[in-house]
Amino acid sequence: MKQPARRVTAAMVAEHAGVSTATVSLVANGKSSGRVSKKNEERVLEAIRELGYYVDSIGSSLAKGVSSLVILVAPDISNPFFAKVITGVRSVLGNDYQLLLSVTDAGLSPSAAETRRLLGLRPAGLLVHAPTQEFLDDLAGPLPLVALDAPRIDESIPAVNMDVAQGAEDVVAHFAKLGHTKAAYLDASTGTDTLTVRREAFLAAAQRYGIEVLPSSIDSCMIDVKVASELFEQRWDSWRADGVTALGCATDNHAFGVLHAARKLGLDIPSQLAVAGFDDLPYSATSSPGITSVRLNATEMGRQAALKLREILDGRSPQELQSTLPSSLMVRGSTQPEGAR
Amino acid sequence: MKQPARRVTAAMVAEHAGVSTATVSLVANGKSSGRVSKKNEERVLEAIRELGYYVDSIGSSLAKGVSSLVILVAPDISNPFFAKVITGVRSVLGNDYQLLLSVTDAGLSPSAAETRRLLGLRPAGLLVHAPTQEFLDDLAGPLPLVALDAPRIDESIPAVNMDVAQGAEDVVAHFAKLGHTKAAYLDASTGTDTLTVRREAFLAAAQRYGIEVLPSSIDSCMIDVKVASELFEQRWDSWRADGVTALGCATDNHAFGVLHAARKLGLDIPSQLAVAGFDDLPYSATSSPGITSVRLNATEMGRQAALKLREILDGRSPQELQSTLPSSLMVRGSTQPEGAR
DNA sequence: GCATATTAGTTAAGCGCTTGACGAATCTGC
DNA sequence: GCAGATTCGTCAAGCGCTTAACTAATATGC
Repeated sequence: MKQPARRVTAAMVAEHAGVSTATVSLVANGKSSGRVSKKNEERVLEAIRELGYYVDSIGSSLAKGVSSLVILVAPDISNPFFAKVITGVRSVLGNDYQLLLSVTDAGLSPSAAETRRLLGLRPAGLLVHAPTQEFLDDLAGPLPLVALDAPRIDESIPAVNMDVAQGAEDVVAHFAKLGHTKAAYLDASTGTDTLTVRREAFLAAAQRYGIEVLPSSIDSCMIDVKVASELFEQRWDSWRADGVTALGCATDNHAFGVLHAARKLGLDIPSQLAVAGFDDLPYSATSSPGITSVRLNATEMGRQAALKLREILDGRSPQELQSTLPSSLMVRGSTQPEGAR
Repeated sequence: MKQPARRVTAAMVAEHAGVSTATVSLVANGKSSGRVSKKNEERVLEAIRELGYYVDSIGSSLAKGVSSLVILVAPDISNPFFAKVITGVRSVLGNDYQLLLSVTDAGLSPSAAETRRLLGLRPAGLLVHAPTQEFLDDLAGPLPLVALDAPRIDESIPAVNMDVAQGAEDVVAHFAKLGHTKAAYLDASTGTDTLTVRREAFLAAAQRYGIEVLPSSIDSCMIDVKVASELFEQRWDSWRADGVTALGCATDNHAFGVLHAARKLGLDIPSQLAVAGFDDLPYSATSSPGITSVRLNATEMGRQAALKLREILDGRSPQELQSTLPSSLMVRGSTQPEGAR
């Protein structure tokens, strides 16, 4: 249905149907019940179809003072895990809101300056992945917002988190049960709280379970398979000298790097070193060995965050401002030989 | 810098600075040279800072008839490869345009209906990943658009593609050199041309190189590691019976699935079956064995597409409407034992 | 010294849509 | 048959911004 270059306006539809633009607006927005007769509604709908009209969100947003956009702000979408979050969000938002992604610089916390410009779009709401408190403060102004994966933000801000503490505890308990007494931790150097929380939870749990983690056994690098691989290659000699037999990784991407380096070094996983990660990426189950990992239900996180946002947009205040999703440990070959389970 | 609930308008800035809104607009848009005196410019800037004003894109877009949004429409962002495209696009767009992602249903071609609604936002331009010709026809209307990874669309539409034909040829040539004479192909069942082209190029090259690919040795499934793994498990017996010793995969994700299934089946890769894929994902280099894969430069594709879009937006018509980026074959352990290279 | 540029700034007309206020017509109930 | 309720529609005032057209003041050329 090719259209002429000139865009179709409500006024054109109105003329075509022999009604006012007010009526067109009412019909186009589905607010016609009790305001528009069946007959006129038909004619307008007909005209809309015939001319190929669709509501101009710009004009509409200006008049309403708000758009139907929900913007998901994310610092890093390279993680496959993120696609699941989106699936979850989309399943809830449906056609009522349009979901748009704003990607800020990879690996960092979202940038407030950049995000503030998006506010000019008058989004109906914001979904923010892994924001820092600072980011949220900078944003200022009371606009509907739900944070995802933001374990350390103000309690007054709606958020959906993962139970990382439980996940870390599970990993450590698993290590303990396998008899490990000295561990290392491969961290990620991003400014996000998500990863800080993982590390701290790991260390705290290790202490409780009597597993020693020497400060020198904590090292961090970018979330990148290759970089993690190189770092581990450098560190392994010293860690081994310290008697390290288990390694916690901030992300499965790190664990992949370690697996790769181990192969190069002729180091056997898990007999010489047990490795566990976080995220349970699709690739983690199928690598060799499979990576023992804390599974986080990303789809559900997206779903619940969107649900919470809708509650806010509908004027209901969510009964639970912040919620935490359970995690579960997927035990695989990187900590325990296949068949030994 | 907390703001009062009421949003800051240009009129408020104008009053604060003692000028008209026209002047504020000029300054805020950097069009002040030759129109506004140094002194007034200073005062306006000062007022903007003081009040925390930022241009309302809604009002601005309505007045200008176009926004500063560039929308990247993508059917599937779960592929890690996609993050690179975004990096490339962002590097070119900078701060002049705001990049927003619209994710349509995973694995499918982008939906025109959904996209048409986004047109109400009056985007400055569209970047569309893997569209079909039908999608583009449905969109209708002359708006700045560049397609990415769309090998089969009308020649009049600006696009940046990958040289998949060369990649497929490289894979086949590699198989031939290793002495394989019978191959299978594991395809993906999405409606995108991208993958159709891969398959056809593979088959055509196979014919040229005298490698037989029985029709029954072509099977397809979703792009999902687990699904691919299961399908391969079912097929392998019959393929082996047919004498298949080499397998082309539509994506590296498929190849991962195959690796996983092979391990389960006790099948040695590459000695019993050589496996190659497309995409060269970050994980492909570090799996065991590493996956031989056609590397596609996603960042560059994003960069060039954005560049082309900018040319169009600036009124220059790109000297080359459609361009094709080279691919290169990364040979790894899944086709050739390590050390044998 | 005067016509012409140049510079600085303002006015006001929209851009396309929504919605509260208002009017007219039709329907109730008694 | 009529007051009051109900139904159907339109009017018109914005929403916040941009920009062509215009005015005014100052600089320039000869």
